[in-house]
Amino acid sequence: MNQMKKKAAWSNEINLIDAMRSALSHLNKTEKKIAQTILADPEAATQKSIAVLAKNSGVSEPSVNRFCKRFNTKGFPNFKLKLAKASVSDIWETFHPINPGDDTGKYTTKIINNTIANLMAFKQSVSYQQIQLAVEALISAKRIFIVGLGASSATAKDAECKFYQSGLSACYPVDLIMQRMIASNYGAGDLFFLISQTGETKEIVEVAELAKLNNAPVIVLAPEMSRLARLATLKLHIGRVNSMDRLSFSSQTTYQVMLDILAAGISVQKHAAARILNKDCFKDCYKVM
Amino acid sequence: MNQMKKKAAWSNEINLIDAMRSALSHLNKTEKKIAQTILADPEAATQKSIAVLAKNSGVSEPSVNRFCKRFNTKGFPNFKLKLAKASVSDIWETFHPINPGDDTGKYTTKIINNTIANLMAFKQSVSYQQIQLAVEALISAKRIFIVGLGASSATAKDAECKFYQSGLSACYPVDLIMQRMIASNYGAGDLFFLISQTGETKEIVEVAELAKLNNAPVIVLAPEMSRLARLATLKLHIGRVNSMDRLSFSSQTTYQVMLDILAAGISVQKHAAARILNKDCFKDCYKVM
DNA sequence: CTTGCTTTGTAGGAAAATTACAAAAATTAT
DNA sequence: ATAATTTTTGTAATTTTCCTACAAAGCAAG
Repeated sequence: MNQMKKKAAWSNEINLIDAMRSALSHLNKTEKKIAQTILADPEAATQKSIAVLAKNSGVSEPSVNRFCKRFNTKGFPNFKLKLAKASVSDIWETFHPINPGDDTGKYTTKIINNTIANLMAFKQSVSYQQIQLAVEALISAKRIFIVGLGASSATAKDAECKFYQSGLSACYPVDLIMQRMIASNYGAGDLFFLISQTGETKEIVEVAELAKLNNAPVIVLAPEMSRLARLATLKLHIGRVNSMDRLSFSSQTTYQVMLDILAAGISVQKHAAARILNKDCFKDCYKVM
Repeated sequence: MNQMKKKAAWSNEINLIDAMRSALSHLNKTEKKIAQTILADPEAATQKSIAVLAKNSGVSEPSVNRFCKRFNTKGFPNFKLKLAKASVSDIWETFHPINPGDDTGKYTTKIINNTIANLMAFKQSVSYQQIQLAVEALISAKRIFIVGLGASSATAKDAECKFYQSGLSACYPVDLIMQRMIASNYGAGDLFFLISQTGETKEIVEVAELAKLNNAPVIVLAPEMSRLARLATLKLHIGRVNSMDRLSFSSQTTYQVMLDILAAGISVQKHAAARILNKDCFKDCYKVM
């Protein structure tokens, strides 16, 4: 019967900037004015006083204060604090496309930021269980055959190298015909590790099909819903990646990090820590002058 | 003759928490009390008022205010703001070693975090000018020869692929003898792009020497002070990377991002935006079933 | 011990933020 | 349409927070 009623809050989320963006359409006139002023330059908003922000937005001070409280903050100073935090992590959460007019500094930071953003997203979506299963499968395989075509050939080479370094018997046949020969003739005990950015390339799908005919387990590193992924015994995917255009190869970087994780898992799992953790264990491979 | 003298500031750095940690030993009694209170829980400090923080530290309010100004902030509120930002990014600035006892979730997040940390450091230390010069050199080269051995062979393959995609004439000879043949016989107008994690491997240093004999420009992607880097016409280095042990291949990931940056730079520079920015420009390469 | 300099604290004043309340706008019912 | 009610917004005063001027205490050199 008494004043138990309370205005609904616009967000409980982590990132205040995101919360404001998504609430924008549901806000009323005054609130929208404030939100737009802040979103135009969140960084700058953190430096302003409530009076200045109110003036900039064309509203009164208490309106700003009420606005803050509606976003689950104690008041204006607390709001600014959360906004500052959000403006830091926001850099990593929005994708910055590269424009033809960008100068060196601009496209450099954009690419690094985009890569970090993708890694953050990857961290959210990664399945520990699938990694665990992949690590176990890789360790117990007699031989591992790696296939990757086009841009993924570098990733495949990388995988071969990392599996070697973890003490596994890995092989990356470069030649397409070789790949088919292997896929048709090896089976029980062996494992195929197929890498594709698209998961739709005809030739690699064929390799997967051949391998399945011979009952060889197939680990696939490809987009989740792709043709190749559907053929997999075990799917490893890296979630949604920002932009696949030719100027941001970030998904490839994320694949590489996935390989790092698998290599680490293999080493940890094999309890071969003493041997593998030692940074000098491969020193004999490199002749220094 | 007048009050032109000013107390030396403790930092101009980006991360306030780091700055406080490193300044700690040089601070006097009162300042140290304040720093310790804040560092004990930076997150909590951002919520306190100057009065509370002063009381917690056992000092007076103006001492706290002066402390803030000595760290290049406008005052206490501004200090708290920067502190809040620092407490967000601080997570990525410490290196997490992988232990043999780590479970799947642990080593997975550690590797991702370490990679992100390295990329953040890279962003700080990267030289735009060197990238600019490298991009120009790559574009104007008649032919580009890429060499990388061991773990860097995957990076070399990656470079080859990315340069191709940017429309450059790149070649990565896998065979060591081939590499020497090319290095001895090509010179003016050509360019060598050498990649090495250590920068000390004998065989790649030899390639660099041969190339220099023929007056071919040599771009080197290797640690700054390495033997290989010293032979370079143009050095590209990625700054200090956390840990080179066998379980964190993060420097390789950073190299790959460097290649992404160069590829982007080439595309932007060539004003070939219309062709390269188009995500479908390579679709004919991939046959989809 | 005194002088001069640096560091720290006290107290008052300025700025910023919040609250209470009143006016205006919007909504609903008559 | 218009009055009543609710919601929203702004004004003004209060409270909190922060900063500055100045004085006291601590310290070092003469």
